[in-house]
Amino acid sequence: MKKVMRSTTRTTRKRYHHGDLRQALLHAAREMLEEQGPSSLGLREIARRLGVSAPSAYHHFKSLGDIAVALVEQGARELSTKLGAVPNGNGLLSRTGEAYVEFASKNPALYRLMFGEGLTEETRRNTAMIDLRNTAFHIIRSRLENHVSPADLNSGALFLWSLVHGASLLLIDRQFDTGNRKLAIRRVLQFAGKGIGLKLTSMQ
Amino acid sequence: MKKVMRSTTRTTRKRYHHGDLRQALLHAAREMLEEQGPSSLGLREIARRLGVSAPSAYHHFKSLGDIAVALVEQGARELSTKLGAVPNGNGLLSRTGEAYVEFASKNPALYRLMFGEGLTEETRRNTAMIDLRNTAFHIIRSRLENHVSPADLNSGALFLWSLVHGASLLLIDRQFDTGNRKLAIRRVLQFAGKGIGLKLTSMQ
DNA sequence: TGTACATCAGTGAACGCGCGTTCACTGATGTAC
DNA sequence: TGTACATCAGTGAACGCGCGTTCACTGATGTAC
Repeated sequence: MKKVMRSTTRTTRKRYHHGDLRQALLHAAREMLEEQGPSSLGLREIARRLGVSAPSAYHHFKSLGDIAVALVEQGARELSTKLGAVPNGNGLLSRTGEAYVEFASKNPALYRLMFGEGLTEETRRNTAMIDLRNTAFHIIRSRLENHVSPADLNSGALFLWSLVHGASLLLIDRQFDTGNRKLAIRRVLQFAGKGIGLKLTSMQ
Repeated sequence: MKKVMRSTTRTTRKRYHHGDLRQALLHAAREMLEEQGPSSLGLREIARRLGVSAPSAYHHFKSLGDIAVALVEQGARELSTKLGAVPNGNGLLSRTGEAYVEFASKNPALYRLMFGEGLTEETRRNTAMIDLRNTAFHIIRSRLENHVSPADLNSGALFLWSLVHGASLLLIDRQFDTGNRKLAIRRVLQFAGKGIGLKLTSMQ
């Protein structure tokens, strides 16, 4: 909008007003997040990265926690978009699962943050946060709608969500040591369709 | 071993030497862990809870990180024991899965700690830590051995592990709002046997 | 049984650090006239 | 086009805090003789 340069200067030099500090803060925060992990997010370092004083952030966010929440929102939006963009066709569900895991493994720290790591206990459990996380669940659920009996819909979606959530985190944590990650994930997801071929239903 | 009381006192009163401070520290740490979450574990407060000075901990642990690692070891041991104790019989795998999720939901913060939350990035990824986590994987894998073709063994175990890991964490995070948790988990696990009844295998 | 002494397991004080946040301020911007 | 002024978005200094850890110490214990 206003990229105004002071008329006396021609080179880019430090301007007193930043222009879009809010965005810049989020960007730096996200960078820091992925470099240091969710629990190391720090307001002072975020500001430092931008060459800006720490208190300046308070003109844009109420607190450090607010910045974290904004990142979570960003993540939820991106994940939804990504899942929504999976093209229709054969194996839609499976490809959706792959997209999910791919998002997590490309944004590992953000993904962990989205599920509450590094946030205080109160923030983690607040309902807005839970709703944000649920975005993914609802997409999965809606994709399952035409394929599964209504009675199975909730459990089925929860099953799939658990699966991709678990696989994402194990992947992020380098918990399995496969050469080809994509292939490994694909094989794991295939089980979601056919099961492991065992009756697990008989109880006690 | 040595519950020696100073002969001049008859009431329990503070003794200069604690007796088994190491164990006491771990116990207090675990208590604190479950109350405040993995990233709030603090050496000073652990000591405070025991009415003991903070530096005393250094006679028993190299650092705060060491305490956390000891807790993770404790958790891994308990989880293995619990999974190992599931009685043989029909639906063994399913009951193992339920036991897994039950462990996680009874020790939510410990479970999160076991998977690296609150530990520094280096600790999280160190191989000893990864091995500890793998304990569960190996039990699952061995239970699957007689039921699945060798080619499917690794993927199958990873599938199941992802599923129970994901379900555990979603449960811990209060991400689903079911009345009967046990039943919900059971229904989710049932899908592991039969799948969702969709061919997900056809790709692209 | 008594004593000297090495060793162990505590202690309080202090160090150094970096954090989130508040405060009173100032420079820059945009607008009304 | 110029000027006064309100508002906005930065600043440096400081506050208060609590943390993990180190240090030189001391009280207690157990053992050799």
